Amino acid sequence: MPYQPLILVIEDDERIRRFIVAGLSSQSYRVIEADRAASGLSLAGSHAPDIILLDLGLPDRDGVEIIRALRAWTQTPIIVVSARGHERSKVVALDAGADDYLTKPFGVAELLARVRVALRHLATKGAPLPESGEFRVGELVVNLAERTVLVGGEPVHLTRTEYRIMTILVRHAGKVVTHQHLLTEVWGPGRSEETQYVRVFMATLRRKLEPDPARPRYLLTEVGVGYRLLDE
Amino acid sequence: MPYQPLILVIEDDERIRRFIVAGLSSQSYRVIEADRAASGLSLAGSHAPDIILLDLGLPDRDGVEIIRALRAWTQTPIIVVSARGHERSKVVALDAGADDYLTKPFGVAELLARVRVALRHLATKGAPLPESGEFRVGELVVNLAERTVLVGGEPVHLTRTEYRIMTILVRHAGKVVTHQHLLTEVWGPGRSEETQYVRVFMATLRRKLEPDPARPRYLLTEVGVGYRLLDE
DNA sequence: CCCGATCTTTACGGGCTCTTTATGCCGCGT
DNA sequence: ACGCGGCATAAAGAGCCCGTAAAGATCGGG
Repeated sequence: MPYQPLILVIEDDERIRRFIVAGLSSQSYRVIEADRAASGLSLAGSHAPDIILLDLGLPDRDGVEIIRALRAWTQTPIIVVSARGHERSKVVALDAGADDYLTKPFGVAELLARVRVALRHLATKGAPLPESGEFRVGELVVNLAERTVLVGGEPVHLTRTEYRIMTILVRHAGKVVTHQHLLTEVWGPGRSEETQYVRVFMATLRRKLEPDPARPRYLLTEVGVGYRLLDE
Repeated sequence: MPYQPLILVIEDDERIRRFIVAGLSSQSYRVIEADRAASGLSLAGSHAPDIILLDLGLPDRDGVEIIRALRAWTQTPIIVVSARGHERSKVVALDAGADDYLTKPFGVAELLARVRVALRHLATKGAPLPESGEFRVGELVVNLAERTVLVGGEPVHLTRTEYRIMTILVRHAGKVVTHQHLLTEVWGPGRSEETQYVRVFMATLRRKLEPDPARPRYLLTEVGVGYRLLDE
């Protein structure tokens, strides 16, 4: 099940709030609601929503102040929803740190589109998952996202072809990769006879990655078939 | 002398274009203009503006198509300026990749405020350190929010293209950035063969940022692949 | 319109990488 | 013991990629 973004709606007018929440829920976003600035700020802190929809006309605190209070500690996108359409309010809110400003009345389709924009920004901004695309065996670490290879924590420089071969072995870790497969994958079709290429590069890989290149621990030979990267 | 963002205005109605350009220039933004989709896309590729203001009602091409054509290769913020206020147009444009949508008539103050929002996004986009917006490695400090680069505490002047390359490297700090990626991101599509451009600019960057340009400590070469900014 | 800054383009030397050849090893079957 | 097939390693030459300089083109500010 995919991750469903959490959206905080701070709006005192119950009719409008229901209208907004209904629209968001129909897209299966998760929603939390507040009808006052105080509870809204509290929820923002405790639930760390992905997006905040904020009405500027709350009874207990000025809207711009709320934006500033939020921006003091979070970068979460803030979409302002306001009855006041004066240009002055828009400028002040946007400069205070709001990311968008919708004037009532507005359609739910537009609201949802602007929510998607905010989510898009969030996606390109957030740090990617750190553990993704990392392979480990013994002292050896291959990070496909960064294109780095470490041995005992020290980075090892691999040439283009060496790295290419490593990626193939990593993707098939634990399984045998045939000479054929490596040759066509790296050198394209038509060179599938040159098994010597593979031997040469496996030798350099072992020299760079193995503690004792003559007695490989990770890059294993499968005689008559191909090679295998040990997967623990 | 602070860096002045470059803004591309694509708008066929001369009166409105002058109105917009006047507003932007008054904030000492640098502005380039186009009155057709064709010239607009061309300028986007050749000048790599920081923000694009796009009128949807151009005579030579559909507005949404223009957005898609831009989004095929760049993440530059696009603010749509349109006479059509129908919700349907807004949703389509925003979903095609636009970041904001203003309906005419609009005030210049609001336009400027929304430009500032886009610039803010630009500064924090993809930054590995969202809090400070600052990247550090050794004596090198890159501040994306302020557009400053320091070496040993001393500010270093980078040209527009040099800085652009630095921002890309910073956003991918630790990872390899391919020639391809740098070329399309900086020079637009269609120049992805000119790897020499990249080499020339990496040389100047190293001359400006490295203690010993011949033996790079931060701006590392990945032969046959691209470059990597050391991340520690 | 001029001048300086910046970008584009060309040229070239040097180093890295890949390819290719050569040699020796090991295991196995005869 | 010998030959053979498959494998490992070294080493050298060729070619490609990279770094750097510098000239020409273009941009932009005054």
